[in-house]
Amino acid sequence: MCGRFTMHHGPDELMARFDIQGSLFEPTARYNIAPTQPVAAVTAHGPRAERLLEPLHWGLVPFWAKDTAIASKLINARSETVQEKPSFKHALSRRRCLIPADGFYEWDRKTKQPTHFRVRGGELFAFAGLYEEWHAPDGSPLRTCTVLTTEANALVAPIHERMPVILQNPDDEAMWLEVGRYKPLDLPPLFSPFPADQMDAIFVSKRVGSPANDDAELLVPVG
DNA sequence: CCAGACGTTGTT
DNA sequence: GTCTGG
DNA sequence: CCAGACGTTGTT
DNA sequence: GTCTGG
Repeated sequence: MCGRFTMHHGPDELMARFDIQGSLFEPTARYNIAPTQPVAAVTAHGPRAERLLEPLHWGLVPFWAKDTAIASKLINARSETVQEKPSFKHALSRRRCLIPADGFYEWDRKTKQPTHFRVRGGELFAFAGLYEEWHAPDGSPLRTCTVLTTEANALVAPIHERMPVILQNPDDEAMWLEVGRYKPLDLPPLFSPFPADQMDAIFVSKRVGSPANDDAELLVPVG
């Protein structure tokens, strides 16, 4: 699955890599992004699908939810079943987003040893994400998101059975964002696990366990 | 019809 | 053990 | 995902 | 809002 990730590339690289036209905030380098925190997300708007960088809180709150308690349970959506789940159905057809990242963490369930996985070369990539806008009783809006998951590839599998859906190239990213053109039934081809032979893995410090730790030292290899 | 859930992961 | 918060 | 809390009443 | 279970 995906319950923690990194995004330390700068705003300029981010804007260029994903062809983003506008921004609602300046993301800072992050080495330990945890559920409930704001993440940098790319959403598309209008007939020309103009791309906007905006902060979304990680943990989906469907628009019909009574309160936000459901958020921490909806940090991931299984790509195999996302189309049939009431919590995700609406967002899958209308509100898809890219969640830029440069790595993600998985924990060995027996030893608790955390591993950082990244695309070889440290490149930026995007998770397939969904988002929603929820309104509090007083009318104030809350924009939230979730990360799709798929089966683990051969690199991740020894650590964990699941991994995030990583879109494999800019064409796939465009397809994911074009909600008007591509419907839920067109999307499963995008859900294949990212190729293991294009990724690297390193063991990292158990300090990553606490979301309060968020510094570049977390990416220094250990063991 | 209404009431109640709506999720994933991992562990047993 | 289970839930909440980050 | 992990870390950390896990409760009520009444009083300040 | 929408689906499932009773």
